[in-house]
Amino acid sequence: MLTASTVSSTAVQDLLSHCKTLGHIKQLHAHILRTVSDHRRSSFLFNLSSSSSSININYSLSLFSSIPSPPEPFLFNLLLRNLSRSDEPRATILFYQRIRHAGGRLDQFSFTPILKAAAKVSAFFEGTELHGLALKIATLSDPFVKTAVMDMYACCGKIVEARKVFDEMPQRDVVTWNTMIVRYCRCGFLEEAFELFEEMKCSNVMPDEMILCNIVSACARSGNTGYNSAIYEFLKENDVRMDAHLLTALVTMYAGAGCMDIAREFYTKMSVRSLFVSTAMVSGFSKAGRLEDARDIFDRMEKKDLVCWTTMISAYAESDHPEEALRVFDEMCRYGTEPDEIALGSVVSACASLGVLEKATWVHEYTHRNGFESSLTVNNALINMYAKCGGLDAARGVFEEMPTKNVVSWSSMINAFSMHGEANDALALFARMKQEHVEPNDVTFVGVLYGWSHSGLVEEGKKIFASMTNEYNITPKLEHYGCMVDLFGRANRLPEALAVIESMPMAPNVVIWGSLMSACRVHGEIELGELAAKHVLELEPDHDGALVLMSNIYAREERWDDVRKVRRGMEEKNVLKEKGVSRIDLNGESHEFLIGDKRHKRSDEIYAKLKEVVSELKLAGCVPDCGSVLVDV
DNA sequence: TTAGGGTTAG
Repeated sequence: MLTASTVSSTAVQDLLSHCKTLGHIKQLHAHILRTVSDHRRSSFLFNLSSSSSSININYSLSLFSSIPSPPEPFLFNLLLRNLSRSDEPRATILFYQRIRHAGGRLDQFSFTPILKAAAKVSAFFEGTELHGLALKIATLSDPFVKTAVMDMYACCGKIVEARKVFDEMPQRDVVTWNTMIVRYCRCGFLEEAFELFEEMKCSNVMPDEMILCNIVSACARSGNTGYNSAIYEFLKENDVRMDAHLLTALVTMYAGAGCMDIAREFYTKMSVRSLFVSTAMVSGFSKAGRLEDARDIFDRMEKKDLVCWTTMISAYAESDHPEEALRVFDEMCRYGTEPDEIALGSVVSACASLGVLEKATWVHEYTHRNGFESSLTVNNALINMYAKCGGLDAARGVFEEMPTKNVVSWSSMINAFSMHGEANDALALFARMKQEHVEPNDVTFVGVLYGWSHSGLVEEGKKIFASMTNEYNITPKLEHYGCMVDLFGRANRLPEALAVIESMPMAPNVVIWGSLMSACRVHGEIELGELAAKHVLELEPDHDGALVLMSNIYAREERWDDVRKVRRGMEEKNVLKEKGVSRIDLNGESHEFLIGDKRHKRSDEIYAKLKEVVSELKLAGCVPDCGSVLVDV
C-alpha cells in the first residue's frame, strides 16, 4: 500500500480517513513510525484511530502508551466517548485510571463519558471521585457535567444525592429535568416524578416529547387515572409533536386505564405499529369487555407473537367465551407458535369455565406431553380446572404429584375441597400447609372460610377469621366478610350476620347483601330479608332475586298492590328470573337441563329417577325447601 | 475535536 518514504502529512490524514480495517491502520502506523519523527504524528494517529468503529478500540488503547506524557485531553476524549458507548463501559474507567496515572488532566469533555460509564456499571466509588475532581477543577459549573454527575448518583442507587446535585444547579434545561424525572420513575418514586414535572412547568421550561413520554409511562404505572385527562388536555393545548415513543406510551396508558376511545385515537395516528402497541390495544379492548374490537385489531396484525396470541386467548377465556379461546389456541398451534406456560395457563382456565371434563383431561395430557408437567403455573391452573369440572380426585392427583408447590397450589386445593363440600379435607389441608411452613395469603383464607361456612362450624370459622389479623397480619377483604355473613346466615344466626355487615370497614356490595337476603329467605326472616333486599336493589335496581323476594314478602303479608307494583316493574324492565342451566358432557355429547325442562329425549326416564331420589330423601328425613315456591305463583 | 435525556403487550 505505501511505498514512497515521503508521504506528506495531508496524505497521511487522507489515507487514515480511508482506512477500512485494522490492517490498514497498522500498515499506516508502521509507515509513520519509519518515516515520521514528529511525535505529534503518533498522537494524531491515535486520535483518528479512536474515532471510528469499535474494532479500533484495543488498538487505540495500545497506541496510548506511545503518546508523550502528559497527554492533552483532546487526544483521549474521543476514545473515552467510544469506550463509554461500547459493550464494555468498564473499560472507560480503566482507561481514565491510565490517563491519571500518566499524569493527564481532564477537561469538561472528559467527564461526561467517564461519568456515563460509571452510571452504567454502578461504579459509585469512582463516580464520587470524579464528582470531587470536577469540583476541584471547577468544571462542575458546566451543566453537562452536572447532569452527568446527577445521573451517576441516581444510577448508583443514590437518588437523594442525585436530587441534591439537581437542587444545587443554578440553571436547568429540559434535559436536566428529564434526567431527574426518569431516575425517579426508575426507582418507583412516581409521586416525586409528578411533582417535579409540575415544578418544571412552573419554571417555564417547556416539556418536550421525551419528558412527556416518561410522564405518560409513569401515569400508566401509577394507576392514578387522575392524570390521564390532564395529560390529554396538555397535549391538545400545546400542540406537542408526537413521535412513535410518545404515541406508544400514550396508547399503553389509555388502554391500560380502559379509555379505549382515546387509546384508539392515538393508535390510528401511528404510521408504524409495533407488536407491543397492538397487543396493548387487544388487551385493553378485552379488559373493557369489547371483544369484537379486540379481535378486530388482532385480526389486522400482520405479525403475531406468543404474547399477542396469549392475550387473545385469555381475553376469550376470561370473558366466558371458552370455546373461542380454544379455537384461537388451535389456530396458534397451526401457525407453528409453541405455547409456553402462561399460554397454557389461559387454555386450562378456558377449560375450567367450559366445565367439560373431557376437554380438561385432553389439555392435561397435552401439558404433560409437551414438558410442562413440573410447571407451577400450569399445575395450579389444572387444580382449579379439575375442581370446577367436578374432578376433585383429579385435582388432588395433580396437587400431590407437583414437585414444588407454592401458596397458590395450596390455596387452590383447599378451595377445591371447599367447593365440593369437603370441609374436613379442606381444613386438614390447611393444617398440613401450616405444618409445612407455607405462609397462607388472603386467597387461602377465602377457601378456608368458604369451607367452614358450608360445614356449619361457626365457632371455628370465627376463630379462623380472627386469626387472619391476629396471627397472620392479613387484612380481611370484602370476600372474607362475605364468607362470614354466609357462615352466620347458613347457621341461622342472622343478627350476627348483620353485625358483620355493620362492622365492615368497606361498603358492602351486592354479593354481601344478597347473601344475607338469601339466608333470610331460607330461614323465613321477613323483616331483615326486606332490609337486605332493599340494599340489594339500591345497588342493583334490576336484581331479579331481590325483586322476586320483595314480591314474595308482600304476597305473604297479602299486600297485593305492592306485589303488583313490583311485578309490573319487572315486566316493564323485562327482568326475568335468570334460570340456572346444568350441563353434562358425556361421550362427546352435551346435555343441558333447565328447571321444569322436558326437552331432553330421555326426559321421562330422568323424571322417574328424580322422583325416586326425592322419595328416598324424604325417607331419610330431608324436607324440601318451599321458600321459593311463591316465585312461580 | 469532543458532551447530558425516552416508550413498550400476555
